[in-house]
Amino acid sequence: MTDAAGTAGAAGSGNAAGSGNAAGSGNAGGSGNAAGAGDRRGRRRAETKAEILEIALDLMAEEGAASLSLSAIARRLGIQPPSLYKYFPSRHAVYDALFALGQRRYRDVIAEAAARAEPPGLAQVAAAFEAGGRWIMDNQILAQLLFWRPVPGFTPSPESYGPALETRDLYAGMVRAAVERGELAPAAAGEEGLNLLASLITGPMSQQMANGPEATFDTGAYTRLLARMPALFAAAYPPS
Amino acid sequence: MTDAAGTAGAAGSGNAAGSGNAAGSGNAGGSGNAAGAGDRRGRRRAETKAEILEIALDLMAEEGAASLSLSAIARRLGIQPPSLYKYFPSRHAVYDALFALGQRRYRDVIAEAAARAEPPGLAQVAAAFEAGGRWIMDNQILAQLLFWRPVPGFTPSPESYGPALETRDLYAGMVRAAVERGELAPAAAGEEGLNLLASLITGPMSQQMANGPEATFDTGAYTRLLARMPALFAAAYPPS
DNA sequence: TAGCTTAAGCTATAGCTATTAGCCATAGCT
DNA sequence: AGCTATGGCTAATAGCTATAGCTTAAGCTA
Repeated sequence: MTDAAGTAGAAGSGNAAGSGNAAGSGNAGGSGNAAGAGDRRGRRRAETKAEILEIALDLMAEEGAASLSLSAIARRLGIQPPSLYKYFPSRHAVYDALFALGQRRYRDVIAEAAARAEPPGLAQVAAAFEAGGRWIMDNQILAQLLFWRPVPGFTPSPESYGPALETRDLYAGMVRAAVERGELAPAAAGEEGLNLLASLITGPMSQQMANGPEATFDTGAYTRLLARMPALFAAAYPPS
Repeated sequence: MTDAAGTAGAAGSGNAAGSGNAAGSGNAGGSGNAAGAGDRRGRRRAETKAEILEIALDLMAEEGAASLSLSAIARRLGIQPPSLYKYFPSRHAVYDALFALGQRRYRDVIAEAAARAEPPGLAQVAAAFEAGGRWIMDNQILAQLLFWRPVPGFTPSPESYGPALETRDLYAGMVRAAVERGELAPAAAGEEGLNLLASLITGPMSQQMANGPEATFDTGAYTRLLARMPALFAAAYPPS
């Protein structure tokens, strides 16, 4: 609970505005003051929403990603189940908010790793792969939601999917830099090249999560393979 | 029903004995005649079990892998839900039987492709990749169950997992042949090499199923990448 | 500061689900 | 021919999502 505050803090700060916009379809018909001066109500509402998502993450960690129950959330929050519908119109809406939250965090992790890495190009890709892999192993429940689609009828809304496209753009930028540095052939930055790059992360991470989810990034037999993937990608698109 | 006989036929013939052994834990305390002469009862029981699995597959195809409901199976079978428990002790047991069935079919597809391919070695790997990829796209629901673990509390029993190990052995044999032919370095046949090989299939297939499940093997942007994977694997383990 | 709006809780209810308990007929083994 | 146990049933429990409608009080607005 208390240590979940770390997670919650990140969720709250990084999410307060974003979640309000993304999931706040209920505001559409309001009296017009979406973000007026005295938005005390709006603030409390956003806080409660963040709290719900935080509890949802805890529960998913305990019970599995797909077996999230609104009743359990309500129980832990200390309200009756129907009251949750004042914040999210359905169970899928909760998943959608979690999906958006996860995509944003993942994008940020990739962006930060790429920004830190020197020089631009393949070294950035390697850094982003490692950072992404570590994040996935540390946030497996969220990662399942992002990359597996484990929840029966759930497909993310276009808004929630947005950050995923930005992540792809980030990788596209790194690959273009690698091409300019002569580390890769120009085709690497094309559609097919980026698809291949995505597959090279997804492969080991899928295997690791399906066959050894209790491992850490450093001990996993499959996560270990991630370090070799940039070289493999270069082998697929060798500079002329 | 009638056209499902194709599926059922395969399930029934390939499965009659296997399913009886795998899921037939109820026989353990019997009077001793497990497969005696007049096993009319046993036959009908196995038939009904196969029919249940066939209906389950249909329903999963319609509603999604994880949202399989015993009530729906019962409804379609024309019996009351509790009666299903005479055949499977729980919902998870149905999943386990489906998992075993899927693993056997996948193994058979890989084995057949490898057997057909000439010469032994990397050409077999390429053939197995393509055959496996096609099977996965044609049996996405089953594939999700095998490679994604989309069902909350479900983990396959060791018996059901057996064929997966045999599939890995099949690939190990192909890689050893490739090493002997001088197509790959010896390390390719080691633990790490086989893990990498598995990741190279899983990557594109995961991406395809998550981002473009309605594509076919031939039209999918990610399935297309499978053809390049044997060459990538060879790049990772070039012969000295 | 007074009043009104509306957000956010509640209970009750409907319609699902898996699973257990216990009853009974009859198919089919001996 | 007789017995057994298989395979069906109904009834009941506990849990789930979601909807409808009521009520209180928080907090915006004039």
